Amino acid sequence: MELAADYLELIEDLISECGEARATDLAARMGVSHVTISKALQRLARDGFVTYRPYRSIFLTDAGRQIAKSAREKHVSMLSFLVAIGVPPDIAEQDAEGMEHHISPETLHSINEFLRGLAQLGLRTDATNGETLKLPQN
Amino acid sequence: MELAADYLELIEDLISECGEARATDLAARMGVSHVTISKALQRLARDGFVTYRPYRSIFLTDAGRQIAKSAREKHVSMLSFLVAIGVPPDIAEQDAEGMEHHISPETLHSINEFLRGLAQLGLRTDATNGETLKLPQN
DNA sequence: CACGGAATGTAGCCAATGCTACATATTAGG
DNA sequence: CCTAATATGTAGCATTGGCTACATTCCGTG
Repeated sequence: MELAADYLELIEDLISECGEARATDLAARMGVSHVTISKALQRLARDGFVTYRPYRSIFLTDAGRQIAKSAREKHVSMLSFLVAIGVPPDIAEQDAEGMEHHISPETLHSINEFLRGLAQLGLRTDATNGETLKLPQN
Repeated sequence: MELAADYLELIEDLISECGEARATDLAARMGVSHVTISKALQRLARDGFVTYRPYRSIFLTDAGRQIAKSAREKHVSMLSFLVAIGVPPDIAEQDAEGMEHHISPETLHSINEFLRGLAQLGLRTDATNGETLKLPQN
């Protein structure tokens, strides 16, 4: 069921980007067939994470938004960390995607503390430039 | 199929610890029924990662050992990293278990470089004591 | 308005990973 | 040596997450 979080995250993305989320867009972004999306949406609706009507837009419930938010936080932190230690951004993106589902609150906290520490040292912790962590070599 | 790596790792562990790996031990360690193990072993044998005969020990093939080794490397690095940034060891263990399957070679390399950097600063990077990463606060 | 293409839905198939229930093989003890 | 406990095996079921093929609905354009 960890894919659920990915779907919810993507639905939220599509809503901000396009104003609405449609099954076809989900299928295209996830690289799966529309049938896979259809069944996933049935499960998400059954579990109370989305509401939708056939041939209409998909909406997140409060529960769905919460899951999406939590997933995104983990995703962003993991991605920032990987980039900070020198993983190429495109690879960091792929790895973070897989790893985010296994991050406990404690680990999330520690990663964020780590990133905060780097920020205080004046290092960039996002993917917007090429600067990466260089530990002081004594 | 990412569970395959976990099974192979565990089989290797059992062989070093107990001299042999039996299905029952696998089931107990993984916390699943012996049926699940039986079917997993069938898949692993089909894919050329283990050899076994009914009611006998389980052996890794060269391919199986290679997968196990790679998984263990990622596991150890991820665990060391999590502990280094201050995640409690038991939680780090759980999270590393899930994350190790999503670590690309590039990310593994970067994590190891990061750990090497810490070691040069004289910080412990394993779980044998409580010392954790403290970034210099300027 | 009617029709065609795009969007969505359903049916039915497959593999992986889990389970319970039941059958069989092995091994250890009396 | 025989029996009981232990270890494995098989049958059959459920869920997730894929797919193709085919059916239906919606919408824009002529």
